[in-house]
This record gives sequence, C-alpha cells and structure tokens, in this order.
Amino acid sequence: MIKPNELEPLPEPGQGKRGKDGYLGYLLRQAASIYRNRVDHALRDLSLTQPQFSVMTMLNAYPGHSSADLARLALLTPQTMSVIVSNLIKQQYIVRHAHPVHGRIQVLQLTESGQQMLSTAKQRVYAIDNEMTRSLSETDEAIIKNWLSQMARS
Amino acid sequence: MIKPNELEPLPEPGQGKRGKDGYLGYLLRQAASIYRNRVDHALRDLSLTQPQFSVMTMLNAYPGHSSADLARLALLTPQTMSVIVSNLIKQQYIVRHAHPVHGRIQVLQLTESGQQMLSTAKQRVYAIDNEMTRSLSETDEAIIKNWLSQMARS
DNA sequence: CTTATATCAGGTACACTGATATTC
DNA sequence: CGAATATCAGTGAACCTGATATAA
Repeated sequence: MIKPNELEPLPEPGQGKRGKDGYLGYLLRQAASIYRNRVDHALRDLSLTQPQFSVMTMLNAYPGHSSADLARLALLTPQTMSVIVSNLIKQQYIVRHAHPVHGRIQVLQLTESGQQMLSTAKQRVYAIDNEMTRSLSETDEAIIKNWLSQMARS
Repeated sequence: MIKPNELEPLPEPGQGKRGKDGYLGYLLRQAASIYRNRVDHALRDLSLTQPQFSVMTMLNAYPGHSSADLARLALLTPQTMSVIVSNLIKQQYIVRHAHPVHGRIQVLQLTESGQQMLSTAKQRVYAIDNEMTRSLSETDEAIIKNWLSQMARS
C-alpha cells in the first residue's frame, strides 16, 4: 500500500537524472490536474463542470459570440463546444439569439441566473487561485504568469 | 468570426482590473489545456491517451504496484483507475500478476511492448517539453518548477 | 463553388457513485 | 468485525470523426 507522499514528484529513478527536459511537462500536468480536482470539487454541488465554468467565463468577458467562436478560443472542435453549450442551455445559464446580420450564426449570452451562478462559482475558484499564489513573491508570480501566458499564446 | 489571437489572455474587461487573484488559475488551466492538446495530438496515432501515458510513466518509475496504488497517486478513484488499467491491459502494454504475499492484490507491470511504446511516446512528449522550456533562463525555470512541485505536493 | 456555421449520429476514454465479493 | 482491494453496473460530461443542411 502506497501513501501518495511516499513517492511524489516522480524523478524517474532507474533512468538517470533528467535535469531539464521532460520534467516540467510532468509537473505542469500534475499541478493542473490537482488544480482541476480542486475546482471540480468546489463546483460539484453547483452542478457545474470546469469546462462549463470556463465557457461561462469566456462568454462573460466577451459576450455575444457564437459557439464556433468559443470552440476556436478553447481550441476544441465545434462539435465538442456544441455539447458543452447545449448542457449550459439545458441548465438555462446561457441563451441563443439569432445574429442581427448573419442568418446562420447563433449568438450566445449569459442569462440572469447564469451570471449569478458564474459569480458564485468565481468566488470559489478565485479562493483556490489565491491559495495557489499565497507563497509567491511578486517577482516570482510575474515570471510564472509570463511563462504561462506565453504558452497560452503559442 | 474570431481568430484566437484577437482576444487571448482574457483580462476580463468589464470587471475592473484583477491583478493578482483568479488570473493565475485561468492561465494554468489554459496552459495545461494547450499542453494536453499537444500531447494528445502527438500520441494520437499511437492510440495512446494522456492518462494512459501518465499511468505507464508511473508504472515504469515505480514498477510492481497495484491499481489502487496508482489511483492514490493520480488522485483518482479506484474505479476510474481500473478502467484506464483495463484499457492498457487490452492493448497488452501492462500485465497483472498475483501479489506474492497478499492474495487479493494484483500487481501491475509494463510488458515488453509496453516499454517500447512508452519509450516512443516519451520521445514525443519530451520534445514538447523541451519546446516549452526553450525560452526560459535557468533561474526562471527553477522558480517555475519549484512552484509547480509545491502545488503538486499540497 | 467555396467557406463558415450549426447540428445530427456514432463512438470512446474518462470520471463519478453505488454495490458486491474477497482478503487481511 | 473493519479496512483494503478489485470489480460489476450505471451515469454523465467531454472529446473525437464523419456526414449533412444552410447561409454568406
């Protein structure tokens, strides 16, 4: 029986030290997975998943965009985004409207209850975020943010 | 129609500046999602998923452990890990053996072809990792690694 | 005709809960 | 008995590919 702490950061014992490469991706995956676990857990009783929260956040920041727009933003296929959007519509957190000019595009918007839900969810998620940065100095945080957003842009 | 670069890091325009909190988690999610996308794409023609790769990596570093052990390590339920393990057994990348002492535990091990597959997959994943760190100085990389592993430990 | 949007159909891996049998 | 392991069953969100209809 293994307790998690017994073998954490997984330095790959039998393979010789690998100082730089490979290691950072593993850590990123691990950290993101733990972050995701916490977010999922914090949103569970709201019946909100992390991708749903993410879509609502995007829609709040950039209202009036379509499912295809969101798919591009999140680097997902239109079909996948369509499922997430459908689930949000089912929960009545967002609504579809016909595009004023373009006859085919369905423009999305947060509903009243969607905004309330997002606000509640944000409080919990931001609490987790704050916990994450608590031990960081200003400069270190800037370095990390810089690196992460550089990755996100590429 | 939106091109991704038009509205990237998502500074949440209508809400006032939020300098520290909330932002880092969003970036972490975004970066991890992009990293995951790349890894998935790199492994797709190997018919290997990222969780499967992760489990094989764990098993390679710490051979002879059980599905329950891996579940604890990856912070997943035993049932979830059981599914991932089953899929790997179906592909004949790992095998089950009875525990020498404990009659109930099924000890897991990479097969020959599992090791070959892992080796191939690692090359691709590590190439992505190297790409990620290319722009970083030694000290910045250390800061980031430090932060990530601190998160993974907590 | 080509491109973009939306959506239907089908499939799979992954994640959960709940229940059960077995073993220590 | 309780605790840990494994596994059955069912559910659901999320991802994919492929095909189709419609609008610019």
